[in-house]
Amino acid sequence: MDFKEKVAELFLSIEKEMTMDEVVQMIEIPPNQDMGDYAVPCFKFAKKYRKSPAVIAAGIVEKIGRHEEFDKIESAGPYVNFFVDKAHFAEKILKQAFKEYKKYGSTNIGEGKTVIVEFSSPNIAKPFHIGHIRSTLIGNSIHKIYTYLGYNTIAINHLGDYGTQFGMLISAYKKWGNTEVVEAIEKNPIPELLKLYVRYNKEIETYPEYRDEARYWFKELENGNEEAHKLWAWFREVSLKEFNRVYDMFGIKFDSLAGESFYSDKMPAVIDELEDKQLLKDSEGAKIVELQEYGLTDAVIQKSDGSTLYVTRDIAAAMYRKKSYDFYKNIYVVGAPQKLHFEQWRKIIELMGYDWANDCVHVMFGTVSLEDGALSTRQGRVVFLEDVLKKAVEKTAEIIEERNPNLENKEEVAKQVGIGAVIFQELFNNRIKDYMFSWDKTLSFEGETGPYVQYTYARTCSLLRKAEIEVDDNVDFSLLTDKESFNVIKKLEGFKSAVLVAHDKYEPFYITRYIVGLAQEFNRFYHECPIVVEDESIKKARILLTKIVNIVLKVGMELLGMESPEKM
RNA sequence: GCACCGUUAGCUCAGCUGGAUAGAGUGUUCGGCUACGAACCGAAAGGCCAGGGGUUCGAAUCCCUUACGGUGCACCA
Repeated sequence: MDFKEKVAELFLSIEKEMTMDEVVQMIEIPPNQDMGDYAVPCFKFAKKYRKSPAVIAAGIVEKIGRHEEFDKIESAGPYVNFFVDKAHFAEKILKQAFKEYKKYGSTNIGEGKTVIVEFSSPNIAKPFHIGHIRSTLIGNSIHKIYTYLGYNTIAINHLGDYGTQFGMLISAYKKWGNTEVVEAIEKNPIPELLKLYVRYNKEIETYPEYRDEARYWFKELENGNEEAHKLWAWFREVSLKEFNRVYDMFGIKFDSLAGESFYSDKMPAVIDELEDKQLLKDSEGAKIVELQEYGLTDAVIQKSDGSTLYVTRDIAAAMYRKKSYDFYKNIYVVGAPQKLHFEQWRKIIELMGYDWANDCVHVMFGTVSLEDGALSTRQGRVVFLEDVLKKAVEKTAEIIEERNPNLENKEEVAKQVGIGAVIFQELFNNRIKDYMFSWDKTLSFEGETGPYVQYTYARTCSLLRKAEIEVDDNVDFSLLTDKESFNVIKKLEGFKSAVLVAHDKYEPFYITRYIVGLAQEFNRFYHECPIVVEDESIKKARILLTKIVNIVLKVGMELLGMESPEKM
């Protein structure tokens, strides 16, 4: 039983009419250390007893009496404050953590459930830029969090590898694709393909018929024209090669690359089903589903030329996934601008009679902009993700050269730290907020940053090396009752709930905030309390604490997708 | 026009389903390495929680409203 439950139990023995849940709900953490560790406010009882909350609180304290788990229980105005017995507390938390080790933050809530996380999803033949960092890293972390909690997870990269833009690319290539262009594309795929795309778009202004040619070629692609398909496959392959460089740097792996093209042959069935269920209406030659009565705008399912759209594909994809994976949750890590689109197709699935529509979750996030305005591929306002990572690694390498020139495998560590800084930074705030990309911020490594946490981790590693003892949990816990040790232990207690909240809300930043907080508490402890000391029992106790912090920091960083070098 | 999201310290942001004096980091000023790693730690200064109503014993938090900023509104994805 944990201490919070004990508080609830004691309270329950006085207030017998309440349920355990109700009491647990009421328990708070006081804003200040010297107000205790847990508190129950008594305002709510004022009406019932027709006494002031302060009087009630005092009465409750008297009735509860003394218990070994708590140093003292006292009233402070309308609050009943519980002060845990620090040695008991330390023993309870550290023994549990030592026993559970890397599983300390986990539970088994995911057992037997399959969860799909769709994330990253860049467009083929377009730059992989700073705008893609969000879906990529948030999704990766959510995937890891769910895996940690025992879910069977499937990471899907829903590549943007289909659509009219490919008609344009094929058409452009057929017009201007000499050997020189082929070589350029092989060497430098994305920028060269992008050049073709931009040029084509520009020439459409002068030659409007190019638009039709693009449509024609996309239609040919859909119809299985061999030449079109070959070109498409080539564009896709060379683009993926570039994307994979970035995924490798981040250490991200996908279970499936089934993107838009994968579902191209699964659309007619969707249309048929919608037709059967009488959900389709004709409108100006297109087929739509009317959604206005649900507070949404109508959704076009099929264009007047017979080709399909984004919504149609996402419906097909969701149905396919339900059939193939029988998911418990189907999570889409996609930007907030697509909220309406997501609501539309989810509503359509619901109208089709599938109650699992509610298991599809849109995990949205705010937009990234640049200092000189919105991101714009066409206007050249792009920051490539790869460049961001490279610069972060370079900067780290410089710092290492300056502070720790004798470090072994410097390049490896520079990568881990530089990229870790980028990941940490991205996952530090609430997803929904928009932000402006800034080099200064990305390349700052002091304070609440990835390197700070990694540094603290490296520090724990160093201590564990220097201590030269076997760590075990057979220590004198009364030696860990000073303020700094206790604060670290209290922080450690919160790991599991940090992971759970991150899980419930699809918000990795709860973990980011948690580990930076733990690092802060540990650093305070470190500065106040010498760890590797003569006195064996003190050393053993403090080393145990250090070891648990070491484990939790490492697991925390793993959940964010960061690496944790032992020296830096 | 309609809808959704945001607004908290100079800057970047936390603040859980309402609860005790609104917190970090950064920047500024000051202090700490012959120490277990200074990518660290400590101290000071800095706030009408965008404005206005309401609900409540109690509101940064819930509701309404205004302002400002962002996003989306059928044949792009």
